[in-house]
Amino acid sequence: MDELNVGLLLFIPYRAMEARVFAALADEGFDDFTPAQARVMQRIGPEGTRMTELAEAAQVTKQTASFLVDQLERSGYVTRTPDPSDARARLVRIADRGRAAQPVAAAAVAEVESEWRAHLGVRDWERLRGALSSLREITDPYR
Amino acid sequence: MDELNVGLLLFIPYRAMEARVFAALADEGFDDFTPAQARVMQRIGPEGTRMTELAEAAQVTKQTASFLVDQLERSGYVTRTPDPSDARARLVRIADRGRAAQPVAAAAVAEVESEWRAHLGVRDWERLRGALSSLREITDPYR
DNA sequence: TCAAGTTAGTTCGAGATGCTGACCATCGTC
DNA sequence: GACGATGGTCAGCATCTCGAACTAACTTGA
Repeated sequence: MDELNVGLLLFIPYRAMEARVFAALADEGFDDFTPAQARVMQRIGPEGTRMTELAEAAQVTKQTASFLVDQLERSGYVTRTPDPSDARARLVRIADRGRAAQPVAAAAVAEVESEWRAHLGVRDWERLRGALSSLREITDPYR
Repeated sequence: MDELNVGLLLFIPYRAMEARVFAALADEGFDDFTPAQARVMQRIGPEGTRMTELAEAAQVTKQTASFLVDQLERSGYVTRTPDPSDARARLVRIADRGRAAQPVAAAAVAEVESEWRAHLGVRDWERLRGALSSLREITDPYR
């Protein structure tokens, strides 16, 4: 059955990647860390990012983003700091534990990517990355 | 920022596809239908599929699959019939309402795919499909 | 300059999702 | 026919997500 729709074809490897990365994180002691939290955390910029921006980027409501950031903050992955330019807003920043988790996650991603690259061949792998990046232009509402 | 990891690059268009398809279904009156249900329902074969197989294919526990099939059955999308070859097992089959929903979903998928094809160009689009199908060989635990 | 509308973020309550554990019925095997 | 394996369900709990309603701070216009 190769007539699976592209939605499912995208979802299957996504799911596989997620499982591998979270297994690796759990192995290294980052066992209190969920996919939902990761989807928000991945969108935090180096200078910190506002709740509202985070919510838009992750495509969840402000409430959900707030809830997930609560958890991330309690676990020490991020901190909330006041935004100097707007007293209503707060900048979410990566905290020490978050910075410690990043290389673990990055290593797991790199491992999976290299397996995929080996399976597809370098040329097709680069094309896949290129096509997905291009698709992002019309499917990522955030940018 | 094009250094997004491939997991996120897969997830973003997946999410976009999902949103479009569910909006189309809701427009046509299939408003009681959730992504989780769809992930199970997509794996039902033409001759019906067992709960256990469904659970494996959708990568959820038997319990979760059972729960989702309950809902699908209550909404009239599927039926459970006895498996003639094993009295313990039950075959989940697409029911009338499920069959009615399929063309609506298929049309929405086709529309999104044609937009993506137009954005990428036919050649790259076919390569993307091919790469994703190939990736499925090593990332779909079911098959 | 200050009232009115907008924007950033939170709290609350509820439904959806998905897990583990415990269980029953049936199958296959020895 | 007894016993372990398999197909499936029920119960209980944690997580994810949303809509509604709210507070505080910003912006705009007369």
